[in-house]
Amino acid sequence: MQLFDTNQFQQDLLAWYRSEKRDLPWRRENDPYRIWVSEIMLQQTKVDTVIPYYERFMNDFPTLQALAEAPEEKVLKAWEGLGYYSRARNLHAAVKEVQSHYGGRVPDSEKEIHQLKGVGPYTAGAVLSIAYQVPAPAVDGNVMRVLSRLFSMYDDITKASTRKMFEEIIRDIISEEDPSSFNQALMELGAVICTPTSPGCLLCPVADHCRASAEGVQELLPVKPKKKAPKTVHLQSLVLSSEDAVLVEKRPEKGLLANLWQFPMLADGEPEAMWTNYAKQRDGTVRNLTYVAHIRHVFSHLVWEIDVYKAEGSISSPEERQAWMTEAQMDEAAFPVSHQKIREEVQSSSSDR
DNA sequence: TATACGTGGCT
DNA sequence: TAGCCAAGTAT
Repeated sequence: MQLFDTNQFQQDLLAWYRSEKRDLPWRRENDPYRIWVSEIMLQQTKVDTVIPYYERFMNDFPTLQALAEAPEEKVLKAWEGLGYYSRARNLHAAVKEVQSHYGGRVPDSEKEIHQLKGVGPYTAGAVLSIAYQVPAPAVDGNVMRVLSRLFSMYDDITKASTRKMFEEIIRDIISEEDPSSFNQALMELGAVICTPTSPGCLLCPVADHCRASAEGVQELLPVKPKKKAPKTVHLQSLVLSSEDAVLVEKRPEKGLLANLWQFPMLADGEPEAMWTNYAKQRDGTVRNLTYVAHIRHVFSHLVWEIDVYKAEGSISSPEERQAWMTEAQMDEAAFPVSHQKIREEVQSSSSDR
């Protein structure tokens, strides 16, 4: 059996990366703020999905200062549809922290950057290595898949202890001359060659170094237990119109879809009684209650089954976080995809009559 | 350590 | 279709 040749591995990996790397927007930048934003957006999100959001975000908030000074509603609107919205709120809070506590300069030490909201072990290493050429590990799902195969390791990659072990391995084999390219090359390899299913070992620049490939077990790795089925919740939502406005409410500031807007939503029940009572409690009325459509929205851990209704009416005593919005105002507010679907269903239900 | 936290694309 | 997967973090 032969030992792993770190120098040769680095050379083969980096040569491949320098000639084959994709031309991505954030690879044209060296601004730590911009690298940071890209890394937050890329968490659990595909490159192709991120690119248009990144371009718009950089247009809206070109500098750390611009983001720090922006109202949260604008930031959430820019994030609308990207998912994991706490990323946006944490990034916003962290940028304000950098502005006030670090004079606007993104910190370059592991300890300081890791203390920022939304910056975990992966993002800390990614920003430090890519923006500052600090030889810190940036171990994401790609890297764990690549390393599992490279060394034919059957450790469960969903465990934090496994990630830490991989971080130590990276500290041993990272290129000190170009940590940025080394970390990105490992991720790039995982994204385009060493894919979860049907990895392209014949095209792999480091196949000669790969134990799983030699053993023919690459399809068995990495080891990752399957997750359980999401729970289903049955709901009703009401699009209540008055003149040219619609009743909407801002979701709670913590938890699922925090601080995003939605149409009033209740646990499933008898529609007429439920919404009549809903209006009555707020000194209002509903009339012409009409069923519109059924919508299924699948989250990673939850399924919403929503019966959508529309009605006309009024509410004299709206709650603290409720508001009447025109179509134009709704265009400026951030709604989750589930409620964008509802809005579309109601619009098409009224237009085809 | 286990679970909450979004969305869209692919098999 | 149902399940899986993606440049993870917070609690």
